[in-house]
Amino acid sequence: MKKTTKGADSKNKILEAAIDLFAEKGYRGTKISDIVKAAGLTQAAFYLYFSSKESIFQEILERFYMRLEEHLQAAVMPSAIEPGEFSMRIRRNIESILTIFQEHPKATRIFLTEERSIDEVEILIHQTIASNLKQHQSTGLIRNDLSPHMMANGMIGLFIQVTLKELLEKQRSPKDVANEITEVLLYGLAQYRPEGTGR
Amino acid sequence: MKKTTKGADSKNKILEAAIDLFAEKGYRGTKISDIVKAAGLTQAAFYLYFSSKESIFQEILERFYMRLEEHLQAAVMPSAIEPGEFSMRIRRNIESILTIFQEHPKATRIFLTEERSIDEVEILIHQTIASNLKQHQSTGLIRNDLSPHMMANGMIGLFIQVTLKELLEKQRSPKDVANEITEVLLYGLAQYRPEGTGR
Amino acid sequence: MKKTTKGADSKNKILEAAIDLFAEKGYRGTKISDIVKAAGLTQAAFYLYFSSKESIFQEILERFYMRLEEHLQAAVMPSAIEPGEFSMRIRRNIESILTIFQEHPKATRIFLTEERSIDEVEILIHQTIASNLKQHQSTGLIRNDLSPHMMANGMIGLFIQVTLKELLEKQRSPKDVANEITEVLLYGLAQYRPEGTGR
Amino acid sequence: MKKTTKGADSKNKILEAAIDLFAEKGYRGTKISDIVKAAGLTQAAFYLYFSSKESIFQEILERFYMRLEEHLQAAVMPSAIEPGEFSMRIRRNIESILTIFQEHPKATRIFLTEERSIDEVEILIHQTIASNLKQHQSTGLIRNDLSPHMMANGMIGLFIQVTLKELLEKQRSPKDVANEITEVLLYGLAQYRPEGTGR
DNA sequence: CATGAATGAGACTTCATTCAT
DNA sequence: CATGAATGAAGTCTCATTCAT
Repeated sequence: MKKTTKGADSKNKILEAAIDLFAEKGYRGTKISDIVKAAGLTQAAFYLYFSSKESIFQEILERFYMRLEEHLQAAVMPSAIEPGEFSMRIRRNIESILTIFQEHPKATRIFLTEERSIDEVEILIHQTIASNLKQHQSTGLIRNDLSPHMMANGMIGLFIQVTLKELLEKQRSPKDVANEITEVLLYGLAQYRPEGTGR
Repeated sequence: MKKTTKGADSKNKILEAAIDLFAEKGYRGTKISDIVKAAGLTQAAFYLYFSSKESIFQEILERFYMRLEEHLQAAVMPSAIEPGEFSMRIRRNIESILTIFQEHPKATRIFLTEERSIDEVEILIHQTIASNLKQHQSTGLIRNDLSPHMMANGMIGLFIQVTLKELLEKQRSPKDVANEITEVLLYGLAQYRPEGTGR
Repeated sequence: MKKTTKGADSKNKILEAAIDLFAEKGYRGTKISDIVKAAGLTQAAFYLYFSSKESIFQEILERFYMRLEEHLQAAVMPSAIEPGEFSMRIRRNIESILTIFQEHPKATRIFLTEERSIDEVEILIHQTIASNLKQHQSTGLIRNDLSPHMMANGMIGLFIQVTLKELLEKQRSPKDVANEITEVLLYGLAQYRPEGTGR
Repeated sequence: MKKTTKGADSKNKILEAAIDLFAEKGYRGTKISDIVKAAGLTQAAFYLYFSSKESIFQEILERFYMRLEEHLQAAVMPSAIEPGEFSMRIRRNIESILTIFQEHPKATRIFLTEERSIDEVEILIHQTIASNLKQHQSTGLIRNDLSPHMMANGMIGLFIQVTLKELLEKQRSPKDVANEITEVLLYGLAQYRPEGTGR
């Protein structure tokens, strides 16, 4: 074992234990004593690597965001896009995100579940989605009889729930889940669409 | 004023204070001392009416469920239903639920937000919705290329998020919100539906 | 025992225990657990009456300052004063302060010893003394070949030390100590004064 | 550079850092981790040179005492002394001590401020001064209507305070400060001395 | 019916000190 | 000679809960 490895090892052990516990019991339900116990260390060791309970929580989220952002670059939707490609791109973007989620299921659960985390980022995500929808309302790909904000909220809610239940709990493949999410989001549950009215 | 009024009054004061605080700060973030302070009583009084913090929380939820159930009787969807009526019935059912939610915004927030609460009931709701969907897959009203469970989860997530943001936060009318939810759920976000494939 | 007495009793017990311990071991050397042990209570009880360790410390000092101020009204020295009366007034003022000190020996020790306490007040006292001296330099009662600030500092230091050692430790009477302090302060240690030079 | 230089260097760095910090924040307010950080070393290195926090503190004081003692040899007052010379000798002795203090302001502050330090030595100093005063009460140079112990305490207090404020804080010259201390100590604050009584 | 007073158990955090390398 | 890593013991503060009145 290299010299420089040991400290980082311990820090990682603590981080992983913390991720597990935050995911399972939430921030408040998780005690530092539990974390270090799971990591095989003492309480004092915790403060060698993190300045507080809050700070390890933030570090976990930041690491998660970083990974997320890397993959989110690809998710940018060009403004000029053909109808035929549209659904495919969405499908791919969703799949790409779900793949990261699947690789970090615990962190994902924290991210999607813990109020302390989402609130800040959620607004950003919401705005991004809403303006995207608004744009494609003008390109004619998205129906324009509904409010973009409401649609964005609907998307987010649907996406969160399906991620938690289908991807993380049932452990279905990102591809499958992405397909179904895309289908439902774009075309809804109904077999047939009423003609004419309102679109 | 009846003899028994005073005690019931105090109990109600405590209950209402607790609903406010649980909604605002969550279960763990709410202290008994905060509740009784808001209710104008002492901590000891709390234990005259409730055996523990957990028990008042459950009582709040149960009261909420009761009100919910009364209105949910109407929401049962008959198995034979005409396509034209289908969307309207859903719309009405959703509106009826949102109306109760709107009348009890704090309790609704607790119910939809607090993990401790949903988990038990969520399964029940999920099953109800899923079997409903499954049934209408066979009547041909619901598309059958998607898993009922997944659709149910999507519905629930979308519904929760839109309720929280549009109904409770933006205070939009149950009718409007119900309309939009129904539209999105049934027909999706896309302006046009691809022909043929898979449905 | 009256109903309203018990709480105040406990608070006082804690206060007195704290005064004893702060005087003996200093602020940092005193643990809350020691204080409540001495008061016959548990740690949690401490926080019924004080919001923190720092706050009980401040409360002790404030109570002490209040008593001090009451008696310090009398200590104001009129500007026009006869030489014969001068030393007597100083003597009386010092005696009056020493009497309060004697009545609250523990609090006095905290006040005079603990850095956290004096620093704020010391500046005020210093200014008061210095301007008093300056004034009497012009009335001719105080020698004017020395800096008022330096004399003020000397007075304060002498006063503190003699209070601690002679009044509090040796338990000499305020009257005796006041006499000696006044004598030394005004006329110094030397038997004879050199004629002429420098005054 | 000698072989033994490196270790001694580190030890000195630690010592100096410790002196700075003890002077600034006091014994209890200073952490080993602060000391070694300021010295550019690790905590473990501290224990190569000192067995405990207490021990470095004592070592600092002892070094200070040693320097003090060297210069204090000169301060011994011969028993037979002429009145004219008396004040000058005191002046010189005080100046000589203040000069050492000025050369080691941090250590001086620790010595004069920290309770843990003074108590042991103070008694010695007190005794020396008191017996000196007693002696000169019999030679007639010191007034004999006051207790030598009380006078000694007064001297010490005055001396400490003036050293801290005038010498160390205002950075006045040892000579000036020594002059003023001597003047005040010997002849007091009053412009005129009352005739006759008691001396 | 209600309160004032108190507590047990535990949470987070700090710091001097040690040990293998 | 020096370090990185770890720890034991303690300290401050919080909170749900109890009990005598």
